[in-house]
Amino acid sequence: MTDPMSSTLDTTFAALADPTRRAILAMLLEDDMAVTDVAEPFEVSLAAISKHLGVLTAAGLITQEKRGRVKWCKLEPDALRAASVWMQGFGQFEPVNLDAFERFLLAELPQQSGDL
Amino acid sequence: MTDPMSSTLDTTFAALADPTRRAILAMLLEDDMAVTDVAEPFEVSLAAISKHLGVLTAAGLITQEKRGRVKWCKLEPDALRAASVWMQGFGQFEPVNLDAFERFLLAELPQQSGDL
DNA sequence: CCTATATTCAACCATTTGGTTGATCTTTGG
DNA sequence: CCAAAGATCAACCAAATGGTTGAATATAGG
Repeated sequence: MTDPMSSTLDTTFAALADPTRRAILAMLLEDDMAVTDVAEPFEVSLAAISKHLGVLTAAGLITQEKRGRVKWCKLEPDALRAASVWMQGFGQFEPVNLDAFERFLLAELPQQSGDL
Repeated sequence: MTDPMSSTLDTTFAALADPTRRAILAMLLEDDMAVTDVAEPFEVSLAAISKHLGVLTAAGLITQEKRGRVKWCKLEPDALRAASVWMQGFGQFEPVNLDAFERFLLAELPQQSGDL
């Protein structure tokens, strides 16, 4: 019997391995967004972003709900739990420094300013 | 100025996205191992494992030191820190349940018994 | 109703990935 | 010295990935 969690970790980590997708997750940490608005800061096509959102959805990291002609994307942070547990087992990393985390997120976001 | 940490997260998460590589990391949690011994429980070729070890080394998740004709592989858990920090920012997951973690590891390892 | 908006689909392309096999290189040990 | 052991290299292959463009499908609104 192969562990079902293994394939979950596969898809979770694979989804996180792309900088565009991580930036999308960081944006959704702020608020739910429509697909078009998610795509706006990026330089790739809307279709490419649509694919990225498909990957994130397949990994359970976001959910998408269609209201009218707009499809809203919502972060599902719980989907990170299994991966987090797996990683934590390799060492008790010091409690998260939120300043450092914010710098990560800002660095990940495309373009300029800083008020994410 | 593109963030250098972003590419680190790329390679870290990509390295973790493969079940064989995660199983290798779990094995190295026990002890340092020679390449041949790492390969032993898997059904793929030695060359395939050698490639996996190359990916893990490139990601900084392990180091390899050659002593004589044997190349020893050593886990470098600190390489997980950046990825862990990034993930933790999406929610404070409850403190790690070590029993659950052990179950993860066992499930990830190839084949039978259970005394990892 | 008809057009513009929101999103996906389909076909395609280049690159990467995980695997193979067979040859190669280095080191050990009898 | 030389055969066997440890590990990588090289060439190859199939499948997956991230991107493109252009057509298709809903839905909203004037």
